[in-house]
Amino acid sequence: MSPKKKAPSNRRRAAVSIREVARRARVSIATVSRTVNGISSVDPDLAKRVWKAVAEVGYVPNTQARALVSGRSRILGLIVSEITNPFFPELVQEFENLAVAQGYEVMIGSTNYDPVRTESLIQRMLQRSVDGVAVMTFGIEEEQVQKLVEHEFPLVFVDAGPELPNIRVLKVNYAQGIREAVQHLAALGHRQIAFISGPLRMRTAVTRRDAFRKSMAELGLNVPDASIVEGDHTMEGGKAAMERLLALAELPTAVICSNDMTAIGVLHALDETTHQVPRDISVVGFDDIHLAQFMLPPLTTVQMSCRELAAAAVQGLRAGIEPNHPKAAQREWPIATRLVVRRSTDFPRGSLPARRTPAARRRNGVAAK
Amino acid sequence: MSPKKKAPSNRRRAAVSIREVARRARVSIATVSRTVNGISSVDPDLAKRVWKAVAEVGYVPNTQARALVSGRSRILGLIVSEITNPFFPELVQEFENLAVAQGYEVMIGSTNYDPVRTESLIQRMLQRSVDGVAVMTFGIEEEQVQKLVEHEFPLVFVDAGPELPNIRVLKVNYAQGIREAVQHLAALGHRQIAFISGPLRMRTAVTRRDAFRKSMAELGLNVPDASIVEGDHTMEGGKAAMERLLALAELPTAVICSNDMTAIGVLHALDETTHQVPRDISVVGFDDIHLAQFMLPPLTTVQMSCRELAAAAVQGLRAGIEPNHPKAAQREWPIATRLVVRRSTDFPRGSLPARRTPAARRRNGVAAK
DNA sequence: AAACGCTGCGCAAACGTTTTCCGGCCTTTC
DNA sequence: GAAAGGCCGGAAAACGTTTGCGCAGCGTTT
Repeated sequence: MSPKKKAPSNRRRAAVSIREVARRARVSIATVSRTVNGISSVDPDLAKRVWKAVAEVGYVPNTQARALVSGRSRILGLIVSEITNPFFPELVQEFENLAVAQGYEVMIGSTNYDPVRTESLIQRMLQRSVDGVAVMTFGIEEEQVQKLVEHEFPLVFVDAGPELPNIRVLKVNYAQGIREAVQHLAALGHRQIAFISGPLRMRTAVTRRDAFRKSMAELGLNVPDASIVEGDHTMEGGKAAMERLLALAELPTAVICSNDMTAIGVLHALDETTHQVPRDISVVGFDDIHLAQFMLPPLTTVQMSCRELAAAAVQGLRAGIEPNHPKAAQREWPIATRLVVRRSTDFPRGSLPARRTPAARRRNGVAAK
Repeated sequence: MSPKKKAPSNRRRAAVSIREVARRARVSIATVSRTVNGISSVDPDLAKRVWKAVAEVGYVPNTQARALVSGRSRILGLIVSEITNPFFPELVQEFENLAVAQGYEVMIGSTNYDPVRTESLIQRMLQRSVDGVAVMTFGIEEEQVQKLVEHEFPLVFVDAGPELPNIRVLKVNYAQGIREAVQHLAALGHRQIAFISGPLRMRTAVTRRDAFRKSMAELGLNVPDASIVEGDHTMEGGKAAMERLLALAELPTAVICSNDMTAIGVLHALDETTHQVPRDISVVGFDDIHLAQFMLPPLTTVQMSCRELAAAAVQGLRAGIEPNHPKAAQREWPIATRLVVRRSTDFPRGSLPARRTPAARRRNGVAAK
């Protein structure tokens, strides 16, 4: 209509720019930039004028331009294995909350254990020039790591990672929680305790399994090879693994699983038999996902706190990104694990026949209370 | 060390730029840009030179610069209610796969039903200048919508949304699947069917409940007010709602839930009583999350396909973003729902006493087979 | 043979910031 | 009272792209 302005062009929308604010506050764009970025050298009166103008015109700094010139995107990459595994959304949630609270955006990607997909994911993160990446996959192909490492931006790994200056590692203390689990079962009277591991190509799966072996050995309990079977950290895998255990000549009285999804699969497998949990077989999970307490019966499990993990990851990344961060030199960040006892564990069947636990009573259809 | 170049500066890393490629291919940067963006007017020979140079120096276009000048970030916003509700990761996964395959990145955010959080989320999306936003929360505060709408970029809503040119709506056919569920139960002999809704401030919860009422009315089945209770789409809510139903004078023989998480809560509540599923009470969920088939017993549920939803959302957004997209004019995108029968539904207890279903037998500790 | 149109490449102007450098003013000190 | 120094704000140069515009070269038409 009115020809006074330049043609509106076909661009998206004339977002209000720093210039508009500067004009309105009668200062230079440099001053606006400084004010908005909280640089203290700007005069309070001017700052007030600037903020007023900002509010009036509804100015929002253009992130792209900002990133372009400063070289920092204020985006953190977060790589997980499988977003559909309930453990990870919980982690993502915590990570995102913390990152956003600290002024960062999050770019999420799940590898689905697929190297090609991972490759593309890393590529995309590079392309968006994230400021750092947290690789929370609990094991990633050596080759992929290399790719990330050579671009030398801040990285956080879980369990293990290359010994390089801007790489930080979240050291999960698996031994602690798993020992508690084994001792809990042993205290209840279990002697034949089986273990369903994660996929053994994953470093973390091996670590967890070894922690189990060690804890058993500490108590002088024997672990026949047959009672350690490999799962894949999915419900399907847990179900299949349990079916293999059920085929054994001598059944275990308790099963510890490398994660909660596996444990859910185990419950499912047992539901298709006459064995009841925990009456005939006790089951222990790992992770303590929210769902664990809603299983039937609620799952005894080793808790690995998402919040702790996420907090350490975000802090670790910031330590690498921001110059003179207080914990810049800290390479290893410890993460604790602890047992949470619920109703999927109980005395082994034969041990105390006279005593019936509440959980067992319920399962047999006798009204509780 | 060597003073020939300018100081390396404290910037992140000297990413190889389009200029380097241009020099190497002995063309202008404009030609490189055109080649990389697949603009056909460039001579095949030159293009080959350019691609060679790109490969040699490992050129990756700088997304920020690209977005800055073109005004398009190639990022799609995806707003969900709760990333920790298993339905959403599945949706996110599908959405992301499709978006990435079509050259877009995804920025995810969950509202957690918190207006403040939602506000900030929208703000952040604006700031990152996403090309469009899919609001897959199944109900969002009117006020928030307004905020999004006024910035007039392409939007996709579920169920309902303002009648505006670049807004598209995914019309989920709740009636279809819920009718199938009601008819399935009725066919088994159920007459007292209860319904646990979502939080009624959510439009979608009301819609689903009304679909239930309508389907019941079609069959001439009575629905007393007391047998429709409000849940909140969480396990906790489902459990609490079922406990309210259990306090009723006349117990329903079947319960349909507004989503699967609610149904899981229901199973949990029933597990704490003497009622068994499906022997005493049949349970139907909604969504068909992956977990549904791993419940004990596996959940009969109404499937709403994540893939379908995600595909429609991505297409809908692209239709709004890209000029002359084939389906640019299509405002409503239909989404089907269908019943998936598993083992949480069966004949009502009294109806055929002689007949015991496999599921019931298992539950009573009699070996199947 | 000349003129016209078309194709395809290069030049250079944006895009909206951050950040360096420089100059001016005010304060302080001798 | 003058010089020196410090502080604060503005001008302008990047950052790495996309894209409008003009121009050269070539083929076709009159």
